[in-house]
Amino acid sequence: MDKFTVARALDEISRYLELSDSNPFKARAFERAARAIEKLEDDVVALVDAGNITKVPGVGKATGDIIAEIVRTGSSSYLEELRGQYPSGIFGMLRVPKLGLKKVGILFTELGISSLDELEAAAKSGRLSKVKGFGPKSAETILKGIEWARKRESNFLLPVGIEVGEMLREKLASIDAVEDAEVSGSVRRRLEVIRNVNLVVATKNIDVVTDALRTVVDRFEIVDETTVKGVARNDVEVIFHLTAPNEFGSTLLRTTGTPAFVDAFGKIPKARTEKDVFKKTEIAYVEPERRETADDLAKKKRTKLVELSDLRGTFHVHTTFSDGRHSVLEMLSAAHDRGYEYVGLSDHSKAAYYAGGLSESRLEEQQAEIATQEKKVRPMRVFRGTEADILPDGSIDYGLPTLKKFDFVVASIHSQFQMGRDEMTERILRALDDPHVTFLGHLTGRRLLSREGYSVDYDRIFDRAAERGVIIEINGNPQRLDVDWRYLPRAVERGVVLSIHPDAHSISEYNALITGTWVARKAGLAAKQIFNTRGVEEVEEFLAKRRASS
DNA sequence: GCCGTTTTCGGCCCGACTGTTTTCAGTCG
Repeated sequence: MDKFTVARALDEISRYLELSDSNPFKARAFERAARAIEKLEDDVVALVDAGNITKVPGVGKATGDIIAEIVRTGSSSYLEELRGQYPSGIFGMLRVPKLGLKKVGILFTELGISSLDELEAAAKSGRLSKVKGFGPKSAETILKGIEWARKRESNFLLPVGIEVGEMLREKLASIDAVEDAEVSGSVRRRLEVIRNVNLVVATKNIDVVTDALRTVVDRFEIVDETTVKGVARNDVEVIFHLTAPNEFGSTLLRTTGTPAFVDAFGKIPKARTEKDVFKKTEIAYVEPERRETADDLAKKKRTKLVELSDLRGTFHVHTTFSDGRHSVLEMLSAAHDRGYEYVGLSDHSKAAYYAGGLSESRLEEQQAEIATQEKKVRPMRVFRGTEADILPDGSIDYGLPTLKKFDFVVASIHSQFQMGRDEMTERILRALDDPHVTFLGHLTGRRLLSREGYSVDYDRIFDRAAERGVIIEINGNPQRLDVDWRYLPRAVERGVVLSIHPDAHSISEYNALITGTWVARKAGLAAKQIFNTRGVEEVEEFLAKRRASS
């Protein structure tokens, strides 16, 4: 039993409580307890055994009993009871924007609605507008929201595609007649949002393999002699391209690139490997990430793309001091274990209340903790930073004496998203003018498949960043992948330096450095254009110089 | 439900926005 399982159960209780009309603070109390458990440094089971669980701030008698029950039996009878009161899948309605737990709860109690279909019917029939708090405008917004939610149902973030692809490759490996299998399509191109997972399967016996695929996916369907479709878990569409082993490379090439790339490539000769296809056609190899367009095919020289192993350190890492799930030491140790020469911790600034932003006094505590823990991860260098809010007027959260305490500042927007393009651009430009700002964090604030970013004038921002020497972050969080790779070449043209950051809120989120690197590769970037491919001395010198001039 | 105390009851993290109100509740960050 680990603390995250306990926290998840408490979160679920909290969500059910918010659905019902009881005291909203009760729901909050469970949520607070969940966060407290998540951030525990001690083992939750040990705490329960020692009778010390209620000593955790935010955990009282009632919650303590629930936690103890979960630890002992693996489940909570209170949670089971709550689950029994609502249809499963009721939280699916949360996918509709502007619908939160309160409204979902009201809709269920008043109209018995618990699914998108029922919601749609109620909105169309006018039944919805009869409920207190829902006017005609609500029905309209909800119908639009349902359409929006449905459209996104068939799209997935890249990591989902990677996982499904890996799982299918493993399954295929256990089929005797399969000689080779490889993921192609948008997943292989590392596109940030994918619609399906393509796999090329090499076999001498297409009929046998086709038949075997019936058990590998749901909704099995034969499209044509060499193409089979189906659906994997998570409802991801899967397309198998069956091919003879001596054409494996050709099919891989044909099904990896976009039509624009494949068309421009011209005639694809038969070959066992993809490398052989390139060799036979005397075309220099194009990395899969670069096969969105035909641009590279036309180029004489290929850029050597940055690789994950080129990264020698990172910035933009959160800890339990703000909204991270692991402690300073845990985050430092994880970076150390990954072999990084340096890591920059940056918890939220005080304006970000909702994310547990650090007041000046909490900041002092955090820096003291860093001073204690950094000794344990030597010789890795630990930089002290902050992810400071860019306030609506473009000024940076924290006053002058505080800003001087940092080795680096990631400046990001976390409020007033709906600002118009011009106003938003001015806001960011003003932030770039602040000499304390080292990095510009997640440029557009987008959340893939859930929220559009704010609109900005990229060119003006890139110009100013270049002029002021501010590094622009490539936020590698798979939900963000912000800046979009399509705009990065324009930054590079202007001499803007970029840096790949994980925006990690837990140890596992250091993996965002992988997705972040893919973004840089898709943009055609080389290691030298990425700040955190530099060694620790060079980085230290850069930060020191910048501090001195601010 | 939790917490803290001017200690067993009243408050609980903030602010903008929107649609629904006629003074506010819910959502979102």
